[in-house]
Amino acid sequence: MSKPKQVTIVEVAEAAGVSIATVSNVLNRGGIRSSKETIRKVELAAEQLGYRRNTMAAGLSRNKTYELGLIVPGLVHYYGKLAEHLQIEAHNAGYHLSVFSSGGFDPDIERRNLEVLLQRRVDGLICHGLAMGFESTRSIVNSGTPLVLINGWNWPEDIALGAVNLGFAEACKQSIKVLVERGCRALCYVGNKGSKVIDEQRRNGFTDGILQYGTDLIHGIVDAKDLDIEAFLKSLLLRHPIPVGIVAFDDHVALRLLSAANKLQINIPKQLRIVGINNDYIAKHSFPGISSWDIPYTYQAQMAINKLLNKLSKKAETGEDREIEVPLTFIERETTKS
Amino acid sequence: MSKPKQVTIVEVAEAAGVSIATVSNVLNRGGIRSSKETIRKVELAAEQLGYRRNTMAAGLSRNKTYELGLIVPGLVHYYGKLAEHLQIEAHNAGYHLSVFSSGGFDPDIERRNLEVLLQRRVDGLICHGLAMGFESTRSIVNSGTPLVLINGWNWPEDIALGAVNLGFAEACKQSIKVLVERGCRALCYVGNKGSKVIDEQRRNGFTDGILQYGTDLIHGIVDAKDLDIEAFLKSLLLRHPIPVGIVAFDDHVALRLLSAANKLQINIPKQLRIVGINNDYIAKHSFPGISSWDIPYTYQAQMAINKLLNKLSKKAETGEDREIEVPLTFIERETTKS
DNA sequence: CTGTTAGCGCATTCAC
DNA sequence: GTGAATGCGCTAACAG
Repeated sequence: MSKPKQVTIVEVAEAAGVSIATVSNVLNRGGIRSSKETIRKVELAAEQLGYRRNTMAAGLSRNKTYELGLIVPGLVHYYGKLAEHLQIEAHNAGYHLSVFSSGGFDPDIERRNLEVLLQRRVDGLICHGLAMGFESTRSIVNSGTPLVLINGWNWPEDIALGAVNLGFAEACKQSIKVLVERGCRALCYVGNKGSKVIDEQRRNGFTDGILQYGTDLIHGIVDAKDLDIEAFLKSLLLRHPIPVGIVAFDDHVALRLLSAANKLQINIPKQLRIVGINNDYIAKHSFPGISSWDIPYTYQAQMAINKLLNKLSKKAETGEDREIEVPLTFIERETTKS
Repeated sequence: MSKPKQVTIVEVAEAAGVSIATVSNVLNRGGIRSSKETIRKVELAAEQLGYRRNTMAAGLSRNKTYELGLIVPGLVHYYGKLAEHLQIEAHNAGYHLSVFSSGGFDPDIERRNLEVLLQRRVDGLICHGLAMGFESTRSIVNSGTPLVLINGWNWPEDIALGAVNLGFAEACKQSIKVLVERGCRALCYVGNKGSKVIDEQRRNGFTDGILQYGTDLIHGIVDAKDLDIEAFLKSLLLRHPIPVGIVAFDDHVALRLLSAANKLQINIPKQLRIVGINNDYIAKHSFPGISSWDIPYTYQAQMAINKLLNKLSKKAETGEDREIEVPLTFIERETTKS
C-alpha cells in the first residue's frame, strides 16, 4: 500500500485562489511579506485542507535541511541524557536533531549511521568519540558537512570543526587530591576499557594525579570487567593501610564497589573511600551516598550546538578554541567524608 | 556558507558514459539488470567521484522514505534501551529509525516532534504512551501514517494500528503473590505519578493483586515524589507486622527504599521485602540485590517493528491482535528471599 | 505585493 | 539493455 497522497501547496493555492509562490511565501514567513487578506486566505485553506509541508521537497529545493545528526555509543545514562539536552538546544536554535546509537562503539554501525545521515544531507554532525578512527572517518565525512565531536581528543583539523570535551582527566586528578587530603595512602582506579577513549582519559588523569600528589602513594589500576569485586576489595584492604581510596570509572562501577563493601561489612568511609563520576541518580540515592563529579549537560550541549551553528552561519573562524574543555563539579557525599 | 555541492547521478552518468537512468538502475538493483560492463563502469565512476545518494530526492521521487520515527518520553533507562533495540530491529528490516525525546511526557514537545516526523513523511511511527491524549493525537496523525504504540492501552482503532504493551499490571499482581507467599501481611505500592500511564498500570495491578491474594491484607499506595522515605519506612514498620512488603515503581525507587532501609538499619529481608521493576543494572548490583522483573527488550522491539511493517507491506489485516501483551520475567534476588 | 518559471536529485514509465 | 522525458513538492529569482 503506497502512502495516501498528501495535500500539497498546489491544492492550497487553488483553494485560496492564489499562486503556489504566494502560498510558499506566507507559509514560511521571513521572506517577502504578503497582504493581511492573502495571509488569512492561505492560512485558512492550509488549515482546512490539513496541509503539511514536505520537508524533503523543501530541503531539496533550498539545499538546506535544518536537520542535525547525532551519533552516540548508546542511549542510556550519560549518553541518553546528553542526547536529550542536545535535542533541546538544537530545537532552540531552529534545528532538529536525529539521534542514532552505534551500539556501544561498534565501528560498523557507526559507519552505517554516518552514511545514512550524510545521505539525508544533514546540515551538521555531532559525534561522540568515534571508534572508527581518523582515516575511516575522514574518508566518509569529507563531504564538507561540519562535524563537532563530543569527548574527542586531538582530532585533526581537516576532519572535525572541533570538540567539546568533559574534563574527565582533571576530575580524576582532583579525585586523588581529595582522597589524599582525606588520608588515603593507597589508591586504585577501577576502569572500564570497554568505554575506550573515555576510560583512557580517566586513567591518564589518575596517573597524573598520582604524579602530582605523591609518587610515594601506593597505587594501582584495574578493570571492572571480569573483576571479582569482593576478592579485589578483600585483598586491597588486607595489603594496604586504611583508608584505601578508589576512583571508580563511573557511579555504576562505584555502586558495585559499594555493594560489595556493604556485603563484606567493610566500613565506608573508615576503611574504604570511593569517588564516582557522572553524579547519576544512583550516586545520590545509594547508601552511603557516593561522592561524584557532576556533568553540566546543558552547557556541554549548548557549546556543541553553538560550535556547529557558528560554522553554518559565519564563514570566518571567530577565533574560538577548537577544543573546549568543560569542567565537572565535585559533589561530596558520604563515601569520602570522614 | 551554503553546503558545497555534492556529486549527483548526472555527474556519475557523464563519467561513466551512460545515462542517468542507467546509473539509477545499477545503483539500486532489484529493478532492471544491466550488463556486467555497464555495472562496472557505473560503480567505478560512483566510487571515484564519491557519489552519495540524496535521500530527499529519492524519497520525493518514489513517495517512500524507508524512515521510521520514534517518540519516547526520554532517553535514559528503559526508554533509552528500548530505543536502541528498536533501532536495531528497524535496521534489520531495511529501515532506519529517527529517535526523538519528548522531555518527560511533555505534550507540546510530543506534538512538535510528531509534526516534524510527519513533515519528513516517515513511513511509520512508533510512540510510547503519548501524553497528549486521543483527540489531539487523532487530529495530528490523521495523515494515514501507520502508528504503533508502545505501552499504550485501549487506544481507538482509527488512531493506532495497535500496541505492544509490557505486562506491568500482571507483574505487580504477581509481585503481591510472591510477597504474600514470603509471609508479608502488610503491603504497599510506592508509585511515581510522573510516569502517567505506566504508573497507572502498576497501580491497577497492585490493587488487583490485593483483591486476588487477600483482601484482609493491610495495604496502601503512596507516591515516591516528595515522599520522605525514611519517615515513611519508620512509620510503616512501626504500625505493621513484619515483614512488610513493598512493590516499588521501578528499580530506582527500589534503590531509594533500600538505601533508606540500610541507613535506618532495617533488616532486609527480615523486616522489609522489596520488589522492583525493570531489572536494571542497579537491581543486580545493589546490596542486597533487588528482586525485579526483567524486560524482553528485543522481543518487544521486534513485535513493534513487525506490526508496522506488516501494515506497510500487506494491505489485509492478518488477523493479528491489536494489542500485544509482552510478559515480564521475575528475577528473584535477596530483597525477597527469606 | 503576487505570479511565472526554472530547477533541486532522483525514480520511473515508455520508446528504441 | 539503455536513454529521453516527465514529475515528486517546494523554493528562489525575476517579472509584472
